Amino acid sequence: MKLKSDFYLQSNVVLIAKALLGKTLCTTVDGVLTSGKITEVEAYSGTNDKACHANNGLRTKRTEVMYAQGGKAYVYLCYGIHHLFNVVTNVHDTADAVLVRAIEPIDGLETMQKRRRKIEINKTLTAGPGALSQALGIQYQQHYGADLQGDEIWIEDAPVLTESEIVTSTRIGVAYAEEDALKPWRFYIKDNKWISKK
DNA sequence: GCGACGATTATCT
DNA sequence: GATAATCGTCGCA
Repeated sequence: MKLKSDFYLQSNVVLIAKALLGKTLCTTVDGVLTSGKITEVEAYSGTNDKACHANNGLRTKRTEVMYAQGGKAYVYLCYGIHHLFNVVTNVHDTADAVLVRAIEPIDGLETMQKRRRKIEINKTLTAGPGALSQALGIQYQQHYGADLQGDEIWIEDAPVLTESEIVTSTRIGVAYAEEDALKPWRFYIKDNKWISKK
């Protein structure tokens, strides 16, 4: 069952990030269903978090969708090559988001394999924020601001994992965020092989 | 208008 | 382990 819109409106982005672990991210880009279990996420807060693109109230064309009401997709281009997928959370005018960093493939393996131009299926298929976006066909030009209640990108509900199944660490690639780089806001499923980095 | 750089990854050594 | 790839955004003039 598709996650209800209320889920995305919760005020604590860290709790939402943890709750998203184990749920299923689905897309029907090009008419083909591709999906995977969310195994790794990171939380970004619009307030008091220098690692967030919308930090310090920065409001531009790029960050605008993060200020929208939760339940939308924030997709952006990184290093000019990688499309990174985020889930916008919290109420209107509060710029919180959860970056999905890795998934465990479920549906549409062949399509994902083709999009990734992989001969074999291994963890490089969907473990990593740029990799999973490519596998699911997510592109910033096409999916920036997409409604997660729609039928092109959505998240299927699943039971919330227990604390003992979740590993917590600092976020990846945010050294520029000074003291906020130390925030323990990265979460992944313990003993799961579909993780970008240990 | 211009220049520096990034929430990364594939492909080298 | 190091590095190239590659382009939209942001900050400043």
